[in-house]
Amino acid sequence: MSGQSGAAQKTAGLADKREVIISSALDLFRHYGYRRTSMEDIARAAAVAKGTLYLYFKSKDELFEAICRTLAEQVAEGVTAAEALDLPLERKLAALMEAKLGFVYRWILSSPHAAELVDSGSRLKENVFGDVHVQFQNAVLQLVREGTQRGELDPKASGLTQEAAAETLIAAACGAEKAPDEETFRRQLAAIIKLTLRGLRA
Amino acid sequence: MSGQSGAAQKTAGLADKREVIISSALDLFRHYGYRRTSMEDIARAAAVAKGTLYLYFKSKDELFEAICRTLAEQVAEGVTAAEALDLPLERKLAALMEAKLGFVYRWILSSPHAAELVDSGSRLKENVFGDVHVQFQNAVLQLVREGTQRGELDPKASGLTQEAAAETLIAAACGAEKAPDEETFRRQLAAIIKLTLRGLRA
Amino acid sequence: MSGQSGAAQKTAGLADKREVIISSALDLFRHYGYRRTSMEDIARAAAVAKGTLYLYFKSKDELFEAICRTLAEQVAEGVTAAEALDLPLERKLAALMEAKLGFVYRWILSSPHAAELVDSGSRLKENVFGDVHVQFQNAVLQLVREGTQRGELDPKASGLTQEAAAETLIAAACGAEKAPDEETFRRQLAAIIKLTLRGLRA
Amino acid sequence: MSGQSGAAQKTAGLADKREVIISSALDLFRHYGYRRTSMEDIARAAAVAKGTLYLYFKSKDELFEAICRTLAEQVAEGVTAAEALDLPLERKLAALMEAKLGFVYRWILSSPHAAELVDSGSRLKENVFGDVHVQFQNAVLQLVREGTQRGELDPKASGLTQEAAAETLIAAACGAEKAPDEETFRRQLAAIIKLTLRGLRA
DNA sequence: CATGAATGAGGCTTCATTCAT
DNA sequence: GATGAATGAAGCCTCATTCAT
Repeated sequence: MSGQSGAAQKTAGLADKREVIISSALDLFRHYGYRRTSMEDIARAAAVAKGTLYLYFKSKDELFEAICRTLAEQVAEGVTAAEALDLPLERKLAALMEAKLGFVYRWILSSPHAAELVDSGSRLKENVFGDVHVQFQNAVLQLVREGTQRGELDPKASGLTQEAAAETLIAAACGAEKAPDEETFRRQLAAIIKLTLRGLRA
Repeated sequence: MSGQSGAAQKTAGLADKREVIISSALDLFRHYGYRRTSMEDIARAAAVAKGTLYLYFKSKDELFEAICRTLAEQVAEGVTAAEALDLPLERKLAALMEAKLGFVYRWILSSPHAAELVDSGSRLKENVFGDVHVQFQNAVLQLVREGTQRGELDPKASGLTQEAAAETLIAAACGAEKAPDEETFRRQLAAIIKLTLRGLRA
Repeated sequence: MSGQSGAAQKTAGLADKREVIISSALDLFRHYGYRRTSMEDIARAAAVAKGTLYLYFKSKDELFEAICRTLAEQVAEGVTAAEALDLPLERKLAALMEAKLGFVYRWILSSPHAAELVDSGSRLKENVFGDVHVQFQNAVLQLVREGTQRGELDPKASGLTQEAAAETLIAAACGAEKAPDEETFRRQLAAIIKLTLRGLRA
Repeated sequence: MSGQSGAAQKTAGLADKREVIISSALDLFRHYGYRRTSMEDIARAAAVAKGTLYLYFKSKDELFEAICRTLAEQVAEGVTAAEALDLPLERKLAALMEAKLGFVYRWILSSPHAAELVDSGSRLKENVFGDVHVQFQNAVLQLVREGTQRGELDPKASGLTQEAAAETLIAAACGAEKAPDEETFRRQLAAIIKLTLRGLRA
């Protein structure tokens, strides 16, 4: 942003309006929930007229879906990046968890209003977040497999298959999403990972 | 109904009406969410007139709060009962978790619309579920303390205080609430408890 | 209305509200057209709140349909009454035409906005006015048949079947519906009937 | 298009754009009605930008008026041509009627949405179609006069003045405009003329 | 001239709440 | 206490029109 010329900024202004709307709406949805946020509110927050919203999104639901898609993309990028890291088991698992459950993703899914996601878009959750979730599951499963092969992990000792172990790691980590703030989230996530991994170790 | 006297029926009728409303509303809220459930719907489901709802509850929000309070009470009873059990560590922890996270509580908090709980009552969650949550936290903490004293657990080995260990156990278990069905919930809860406890064991 | 007691009036008041709305809406639709008449306008004219309209009609379209149905019923009654009359050919035909094309029916179908009927309700015209139109066609056809049998009419002399003769009588009479006012309508209708019948006479 | 010079193309292009808009809008109005046709639709159909419409027409209403004026001109030409024909009474009357009520005119006035003409322009009908209607009335009246003078017609026998006879002929013929298709229209118009003329004959 | 992004008034509908019976 | 007709604020969306480029 800093190095752009005036002309570039202007050009960006038009293209960015969509993103300004998305970002304003995301804020409002997170703070007040889908239903309590009116299109009027969003328009005011984005500093555009009500009708302008409909130039970029066919309906309130579609705006919401666009927000989710944007977030899902960011999450997918994060997960992909985490997958590429060359780290020891626990740190890599932490990186994956953080990428999937972390900041942006948790914004929407753990916000008090995230449940409305399913409300408005019906099977939206599946459609929008399904892909990245599968990618994430596979990555964790892969980690468990490698750890088991290396003899670092021993799921059977806890009576779990490799698949069940991965599922349990994920489920437990999800508990951190209830944390009230970013810091608590990170601390709990780390502790959960440490404990569950310890439980899986050979 | 058959054996009751007329007076009893009347009394019961009046007392029951409040509960009929609560129970009808709970069903609807769980199925359709707070916002999508109209007072009209509730009245119809409870077989009373719309105006009657306002004889028992000052507003829709207050009705919702009453529902939550009812649920919180049930959970508190379950937790208290679990606390009284004399069981080995893991089984007692499982009983506590089940009581707190289980059936009814999960019905509302993990239903697709449970997040609206916070929506309508704002700080309702704190107010209504705060007490039982504290009770629950203390019960788990107590369990950790006992386990540590007995030498069964060793939080320090994982770099955790007893308080942090209890917090982590709870957080991890909460992840099971995302399970799509009762059975999955129980299986995941059990696995999470097993793994985290194993991680805490001396 | 005149002989009713106060209580009866009160009772009627509730039942009548539907009719007050219909009648207010009919006036507005006729004067300003379907689209230019807002539900707000109708509510104001009927002296009720906007929401009240929706207690009686599910939507604006349904209100419009109800109006049409009301009118169609009135027309059907008029046609049935005209059919029962024992009059000479021309006067009976005039009575039929007047019943079908006359006052109320013309209000809606020839009002500058009647065409919107088809607009809003799609195939509403067929559904709502179809029955009475068929009844009317049959009545005219019957008249032509009787006249022909009695030797009073001779469609063949004009190269028309009895059916075509009836169709033409109706079509020609419809031209009167364009009249700007009631009086002109009646005068033109009478003249058209006289001329076309004369043209059919033996 | 191919043989035109660049200059001519440009000139034609500019002049044509107005007509392209009118013709595109006419199509849309006829198919979907005035209100259901948005300026956006018209712009798209005419392959110009929305703003361009306002370079040629001050408003949607004015565009509509321009369309009507165009149609009225075409009708006037047709009536004038029919007036010049040297034909026997019935055929000339038929030609006049066809010119006035026929193809283009009926397109707009009998289309399901033609009534909206009055809607948007209020007294537009009078203003735009008034002149040609007077011309038409005079032409028919002239025909009646000539026929009466020649002894071919005898309005008085039906109790009509010459003026009333002309008015009735026109009114009756208008009934054909309700015909659902071109063919029915022509058949009904012919039958109506035949019958009414027969009724006027000496 | 031409464009099309932006505007904002206005329309339909829902629903929590009230109140006369 | 019980009723349910009535209310009216508030929400989503459309579209004729404008104006900076």
